[in-house]
Amino acid sequence: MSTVHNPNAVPRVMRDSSEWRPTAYRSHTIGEVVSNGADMVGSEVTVAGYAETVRGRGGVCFLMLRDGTGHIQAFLKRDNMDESLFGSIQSATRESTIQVTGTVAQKRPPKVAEGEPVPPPEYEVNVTTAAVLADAAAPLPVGVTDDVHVGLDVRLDNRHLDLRRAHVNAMFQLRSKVLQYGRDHLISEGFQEINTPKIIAAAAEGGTNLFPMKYFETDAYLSQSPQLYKQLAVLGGLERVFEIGPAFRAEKHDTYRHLNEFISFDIEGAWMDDEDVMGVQERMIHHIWSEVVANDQSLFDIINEYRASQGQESVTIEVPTVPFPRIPYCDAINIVKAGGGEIEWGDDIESHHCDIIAAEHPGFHFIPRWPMSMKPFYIHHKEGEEGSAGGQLSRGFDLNYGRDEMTSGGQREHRVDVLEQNLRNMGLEPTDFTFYTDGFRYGAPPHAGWGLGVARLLMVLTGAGNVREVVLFPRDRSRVTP
RNA sequence: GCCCUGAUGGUGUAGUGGCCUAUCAUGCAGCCCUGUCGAGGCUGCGACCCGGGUUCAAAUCCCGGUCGGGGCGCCA
Repeated sequence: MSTVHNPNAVPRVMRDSSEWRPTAYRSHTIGEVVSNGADMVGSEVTVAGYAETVRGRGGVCFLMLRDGTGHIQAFLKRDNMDESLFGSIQSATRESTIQVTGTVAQKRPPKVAEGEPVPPPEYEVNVTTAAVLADAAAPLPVGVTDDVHVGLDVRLDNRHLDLRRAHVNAMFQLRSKVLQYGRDHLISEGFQEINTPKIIAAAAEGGTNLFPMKYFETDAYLSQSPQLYKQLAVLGGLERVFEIGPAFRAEKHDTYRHLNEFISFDIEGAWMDDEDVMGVQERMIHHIWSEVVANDQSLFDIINEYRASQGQESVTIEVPTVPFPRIPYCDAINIVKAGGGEIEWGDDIESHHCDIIAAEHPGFHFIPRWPMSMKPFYIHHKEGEEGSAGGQLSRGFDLNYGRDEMTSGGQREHRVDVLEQNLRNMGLEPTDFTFYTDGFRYGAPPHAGWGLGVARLLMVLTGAGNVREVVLFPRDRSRVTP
């Protein structure tokens, strides 16, 4: 039933490289030769890549070469080239880097069983000269083309090899695309990209633990959120800003969705409330999904081919409908209660509660209007907006996908006297926050924003079961290398 | 931090006190064949996490250590 190893199903082009210039080591990318083979027959090319397989121990040798754009067969004949050179290629180990020069030719078609369709023509390079650029040690700690399952820990220890695997490469291409489409969308809505400091003197939010560091002679910390700085940028009149940058949290969590260093996709906009920025968010996600569907299906084909080899279901991308459902906190509590969960108004909605909600709302959904007592001091509230049990509601919201929280956001408190009262209500001393509250003393626009976990979004999109899969070199409780 | 669980060749696995000089796949090495193409055929190589204990006998049971995995909490 599996077509995993049907060579006709193997995508030969991994990304578009039609605009790439020649480099010192190649005249063409492999992807270009694969795509334009018919027009290139007879022309001389130099390509370079990793040796995926080296077949043939006699007078001919088949070298499957892969670069970042695709793979192609190089055909070597002992009679056609320097004999010792031929020998060095023929005995090369898998994943060695090899450069070949030769002419493009149509491949002889493979033998197919009676009645089987003849595959479309493919092209190869008939090699006249070649060079091993760097030998790969054998055996490989992680097989690049093997179907054997490899544990995540081993993969991350050998990420440089793991990344050579087609589906892993595809995931990181998708990651880049998602950020690109997200940026494009925000820019189209008038947001501008900023960068805020990651070395800070004090906590931007209470609750989370900071990594301490020495800043020359002074105690400092790694930033756990751009929150306060992006607000200051908006107060300063930048109006609509976004940042894609690292955040650091010294929390000893150990789950599939937490890292101690993660990339946060943050926006903040002036003259906006929580509903306004929820709109920005759902439009952005809708745009990302739409663009991915329109442009990047081939990356999913690669991922799904691998998933099939592992007995996993295919991932499919469905563009979510806008607007996303809104399930206000009070309603969410009722859903959990009705579903048999033990929860009271004022309790946090925990993962097992989210499972109950996700049963009704499996996709993206906002949970707005959390109790003010559960939100940080900078979250805005409207006097008189009270929950079903009478407590003050806030204009803070979460975005979940199924059981997983993607985003936390809200309208911010722009009234400095309320801000200071919020601090006191939470047992904090306003004078410790003057670096922040001073920004509000000279006229502050009402504003709102959110922070989105990029890896969590990618996890949803790619079907990865762990954020570590979509983070190049993840930093978790026990991993700081490589 | 809490609960549960695991560690067997390079990788992934089988194994439940003696059938284990340990299974299978992949890999690696060599040979044969070959314009191959998931190449194929043959031969070989390579492992029970560390330390202690129980037992006639330990990959298997117990204790400690180390390192993983799952869940929870917290969060994005």
